[in-house]
Amino acid sequence: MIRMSKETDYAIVLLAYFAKDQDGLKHSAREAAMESQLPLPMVRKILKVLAREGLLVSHRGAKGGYGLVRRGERISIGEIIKAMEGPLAVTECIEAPGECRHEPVCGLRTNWQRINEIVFEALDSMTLSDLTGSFPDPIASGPGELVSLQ
Amino acid sequence: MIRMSKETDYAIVLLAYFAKDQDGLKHSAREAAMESQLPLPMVRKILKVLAREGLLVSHRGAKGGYGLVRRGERISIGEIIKAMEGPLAVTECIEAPGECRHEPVCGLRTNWQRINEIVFEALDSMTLSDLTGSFPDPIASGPGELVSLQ
DNA sequence: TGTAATAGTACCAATCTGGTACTATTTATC
DNA sequence: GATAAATAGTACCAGATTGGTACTATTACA
Repeated sequence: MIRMSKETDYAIVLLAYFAKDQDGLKHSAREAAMESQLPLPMVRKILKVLAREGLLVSHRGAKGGYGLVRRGERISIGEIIKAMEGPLAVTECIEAPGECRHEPVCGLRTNWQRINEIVFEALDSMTLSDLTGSFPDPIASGPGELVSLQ
Repeated sequence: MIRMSKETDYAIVLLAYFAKDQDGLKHSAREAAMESQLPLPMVRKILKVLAREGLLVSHRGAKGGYGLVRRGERISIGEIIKAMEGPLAVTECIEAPGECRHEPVCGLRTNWQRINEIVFEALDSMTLSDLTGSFPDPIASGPGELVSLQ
């Protein structure tokens, strides 16, 4: 379905939760799980990844927890997906050029690359804050702007 | 990975093959499989789906085969993905509103919907012919045009 | 009537995914 | 220090999905 994995989906929900309070306080995995109503072990797993990938800062020990590394409006959805799922690629030939045995015959690769770029430019143009607030209507603001935003 | 399934990937490769000859001749599954170097049973399976979904016309019996239902520049990549994978939805709440048990707490749904639209508007703006030829550079032609194309 | 094609299912093995469990390490607090 | 509360790092498992095959039925040309 060209579907994100649930893990990534949850990651975005969790980060949106972190972004909601502007003061960037730390929250423990337990707290985040309760607030977002997601299973705690899953939340732990995801927050670990997000910390490793540098989207969250972590603090170990008692009274430890996680906090956003920067404000929500400076974290893009594309960035989060990248953190959870590795390099963004809609087809194998984008992720690992030369490894697809059809590549010599196929001839679509460079154009796939463009499609890939367009899709992920769209995802990079959305920020966490866009998700939590109501962000500008794409019709009203014009599609060009949304895609060209960085 | 926000990755298309191989089936969809193959479907696009196959349709691109059909689009290459402008006169819209019919080709059998066997022929398409040989030309595109994809496994025949897989090709058969995919062509059946594409015919059922109305992107190919089929002709049974000896000398039968498949042909594009309309010219390549009028078939969008989004349409193909839809045909192969059903309604396009990056998250569960887009595909089946109300069924996700987190929906009441989550509050991201309407914004996911926007993201979904943006991604698939991008996919709808690409046509089969864009894939086979070299299509206009998105920078040069301006992103707005690509996204607003239908 | 024979042959070459699509239509429709049903099936299977292998991989991926969602989710859990366990141990090690770190750190605030008493 | 001892303790408790937190993250870090793995390893694991069952079920769903995916890539791929096989088989039978139907259609239509020659």
